[in-house]
Amino acid sequence: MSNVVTRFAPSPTGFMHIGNLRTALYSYLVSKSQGGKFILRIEDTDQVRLVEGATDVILDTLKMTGIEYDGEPYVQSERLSIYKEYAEKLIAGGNAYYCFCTQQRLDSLRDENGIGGYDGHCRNLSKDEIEKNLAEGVPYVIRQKMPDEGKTSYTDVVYGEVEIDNSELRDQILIKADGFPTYNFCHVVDDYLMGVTHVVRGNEYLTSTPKYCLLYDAFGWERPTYVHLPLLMGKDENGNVSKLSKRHGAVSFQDLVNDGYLPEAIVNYIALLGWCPKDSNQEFFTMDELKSAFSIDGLSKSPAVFDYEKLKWFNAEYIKKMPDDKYEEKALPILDEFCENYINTKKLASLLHTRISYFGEIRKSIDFVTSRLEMDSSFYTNKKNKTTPENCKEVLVDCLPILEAVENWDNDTLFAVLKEYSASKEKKAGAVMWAVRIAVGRQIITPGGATELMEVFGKAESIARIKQAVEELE
RNA sequence: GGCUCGUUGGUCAAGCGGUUAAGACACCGGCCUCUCACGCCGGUAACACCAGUUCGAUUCUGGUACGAGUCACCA
Repeated sequence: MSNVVTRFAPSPTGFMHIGNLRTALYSYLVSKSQGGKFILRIEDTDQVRLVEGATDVILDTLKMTGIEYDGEPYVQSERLSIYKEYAEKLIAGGNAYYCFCTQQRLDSLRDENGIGGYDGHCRNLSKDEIEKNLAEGVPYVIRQKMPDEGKTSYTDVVYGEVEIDNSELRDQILIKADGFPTYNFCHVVDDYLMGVTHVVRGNEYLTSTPKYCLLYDAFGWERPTYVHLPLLMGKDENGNVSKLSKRHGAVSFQDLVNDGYLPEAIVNYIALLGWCPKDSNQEFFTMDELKSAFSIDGLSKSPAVFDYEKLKWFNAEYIKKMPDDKYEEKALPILDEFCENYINTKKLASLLHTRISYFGEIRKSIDFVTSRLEMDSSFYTNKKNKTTPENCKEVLVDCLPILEAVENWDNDTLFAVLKEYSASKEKKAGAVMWAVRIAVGRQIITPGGATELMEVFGKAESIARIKQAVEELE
């Protein structure tokens, strides 16, 4: 057991963004690849944005993806007194101060772009003034006192040395007027108290990390190792990339699962967005394989665009690898919901097994089964098999009695019967199959051949469809 | 706008001074075939730009351009 401790610290927003999930995964892997500990901390200090049941979404997602946290999750709203205590220590040490500025005054400090700042107005209030305001119950926040000059730097494991001028740093708020701490403050206190050794988080914190370093310094605590992750991007229809968001499609884990993507496939794909194994081209990974293959130096610095096409490919591969019973467990309920009783859904499911990339696609590919589609006689024309509406009609008329005589209505029998017919008439088997397939399927491209389709439809419906086709060719 | 980070084919991405610059997705051909899909075989396609260091730069340094992030009583 190593002493590596990492954490995942989501705020309960009601859904798990795929970018957050990737952060959770990497944080988990940084720890577990070293045999360390991984803890979960719910950061619910924003009372305005609280969402009912949001924590369950986080818990469910972690469970489904196999990201297991150690111990019980911490909940920040239950730790308020701790933050207060540490904030007061900071004030006593001269590294933080009470600020009584009104929202109105703060707003007046913003520039034309809406970018705010703080002018340090309350930095040097006299002790009397502070006591007086406090006694009168004037609302206040607690701010961190930043150095006026100099630079603060730290070494990030993936980005290297990052240095910021202290003049860039604002006196950020540590405790809000409602008494709740800000992320900027409580995550530092918690990470220290919980023994977090590696802070793994998104790149958006890269430039604010010096502020947190200063907090560690003020408390006299050893700074953790920082592992910032490249951002996940999405691409819009114009080809512009930006932080992955809803306008790029389904971006929550739950959305993807509802569309019929498998959690293992999602995890496998996002593991590779920003990380690559050393000395190997392996791209299929189970969680256990990720744990042993992962290393921090395989992390990349540049942002990665989330590619739905590749996700689809991964998912299709995972579906193809599913054993029949597992596959049917997912596919059959969908088919049974939309198909009439006489449809052989088991057969239909097996035809679809190599043809879908996510389960939601099933619904889209069975219109020709759930109804008799509008069709055009031009469908019968096929150059390679030299078929025309005329000769197809001939074939169909010939085959009707032959098919009606078939007792064992399965693919092999049907294929043999039609093959025999084509031989007797000296026709290409392909030509016969084409005619029957179009008549039964009523669309040019079908998931499966003529005889497979007939097996799906069953004898009565197949023959009814062929009869209808013949009539339409009159 | 200030600051910070990034830049290898359309996308993911290997490479860590000398390579015909891997591999995967997508795309395009071919084979297989009862259409499609699966499978198999093959193909198109990249080091942002300019200097410098060096015998030699995709790899190191600087600048430019472009992109992204950040500058909240959100995390």
